[in-house]
Amino acid sequence: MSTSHIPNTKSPSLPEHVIKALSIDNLIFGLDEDELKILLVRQTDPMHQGKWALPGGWIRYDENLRDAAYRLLEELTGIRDVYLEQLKTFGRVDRFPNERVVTVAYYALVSADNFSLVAGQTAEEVNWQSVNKLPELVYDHAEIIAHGLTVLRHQVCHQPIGFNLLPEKFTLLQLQALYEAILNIKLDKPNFRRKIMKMNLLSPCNEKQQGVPHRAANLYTFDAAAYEQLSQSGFSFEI
Amino acid sequence: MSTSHIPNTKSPSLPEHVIKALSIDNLIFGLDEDELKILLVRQTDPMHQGKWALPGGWIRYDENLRDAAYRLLEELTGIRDVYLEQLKTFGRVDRFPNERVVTVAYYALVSADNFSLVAGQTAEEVNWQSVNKLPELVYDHAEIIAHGLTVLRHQVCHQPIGFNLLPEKFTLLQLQALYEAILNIKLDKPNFRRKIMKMNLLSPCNEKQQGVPHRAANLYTFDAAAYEQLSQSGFSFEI
DNA sequence: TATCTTGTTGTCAAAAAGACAATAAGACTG
DNA sequence: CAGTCTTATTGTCTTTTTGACAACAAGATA
Repeated sequence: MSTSHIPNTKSPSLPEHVIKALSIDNLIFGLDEDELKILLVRQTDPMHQGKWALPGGWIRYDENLRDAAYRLLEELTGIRDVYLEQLKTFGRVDRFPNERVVTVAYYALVSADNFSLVAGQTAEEVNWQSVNKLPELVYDHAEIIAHGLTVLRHQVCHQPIGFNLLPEKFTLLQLQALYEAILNIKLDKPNFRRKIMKMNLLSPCNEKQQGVPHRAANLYTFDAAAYEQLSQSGFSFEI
Repeated sequence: MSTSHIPNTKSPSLPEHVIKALSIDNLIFGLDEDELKILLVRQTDPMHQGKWALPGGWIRYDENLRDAAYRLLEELTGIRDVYLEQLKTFGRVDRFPNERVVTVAYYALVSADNFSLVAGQTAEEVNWQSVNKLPELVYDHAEIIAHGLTVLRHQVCHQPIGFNLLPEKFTLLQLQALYEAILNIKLDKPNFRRKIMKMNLLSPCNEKQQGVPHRAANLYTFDAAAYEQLSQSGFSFEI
């Protein structure tokens, strides 16, 4: 939660078209030169006293949860076109001051340098901060981030979220290098290629990479539709 | 959601001490004689027109989410002492009639015959129903159950949670029947035996089952200590 | 042309998974 | 007690997957 509105019927600052007591918070993890970072905002709201927060806010009455997450993320940080997945809902009675506010957390894993940050709305500052040295955070956001990290580190092996860290079109070696970096292991190139290709999740672009001082590799895109279809018929991604 | 209260400020039937627009629903999966079932309730509320629902209801202002889930489960079904894990939050704009209601779903996997069901509060009937032939359900509860099944079936393949449903000492065929029921598939007896035994997670009791009208099978126990040790050295459970 | 780098395909043996036959141990029947 | 029924357990064979690594291809560069 990161708006300055208090979900209180006595507060005139709360727009009538949002759901009181229910908010969204986004955890955007970004890999930036081998360091895992998370996107944080600082509020104009003086009640936060300079603390940092996850980019989030209120859900509108006529808005699906994920739509609200996308809207808030773009409004506050300028980031769009990332795939947000629901993480967990946090609702400890005393997590928010004075009022009872439950928040639905969404998360994404992206390549930090692919996005230009534009602080908007109630956010006066936005930037990437290393998950290893986080600043002081509002409410229970530190707890939410800790949980998000646990889930992220587990999920990266069982779901193709690593693809989000690559450009739209990528080579098989880029994909392999990514998993080698995340999992901190060495993989066999031919065998990795075979394993990935047999999943039928990559579509060849029929293009080659440009400007490399050696034979250019074929470019592929991740076929999200194929993944949806396969995972619904029992397929499970494993690296 | 399964109470008769409509979260509408115009409705005098909504107690003031609950959070409007936010509810809990519990998915209690139970294994009953090798069949996977789910606990459903039927409401006294005539607006449901005899449809079945997940046991759930409103969250109180001064109540943590999981506490609300435990309270509602006991109030409506008499079940207590199960471990509830948060599944997901469902908030589609039109999932609930007339009003916007977001629901937080919790789930558990239990042995169905360990519990006696007592319909209470707004529930006029409670029972276990096979997940393979569900009755007509209120709101988006069919969707919630479908998601819960997906998560359950994924979890059960990657973590040895299924062992909790068996008695302390069990036969390999009991274990196999359990996985066949949850995954809704048929497994080959010799191959299943080999796969399980190679994990070194079962300790033979050097006892045989009693009172069966055929050759008695050997009994085994799940070696939790061995599992801890193996999983810390990189082993990952897979069925 | 030679050679360097990376891409891509091929090969082969070991391991695992899957299908199914065969045998074993009891209990029950006539 | 022989025969038969049911499930337990072991064995065997084939197919698939994995892992290690050789071989060749395509450009770029010297």
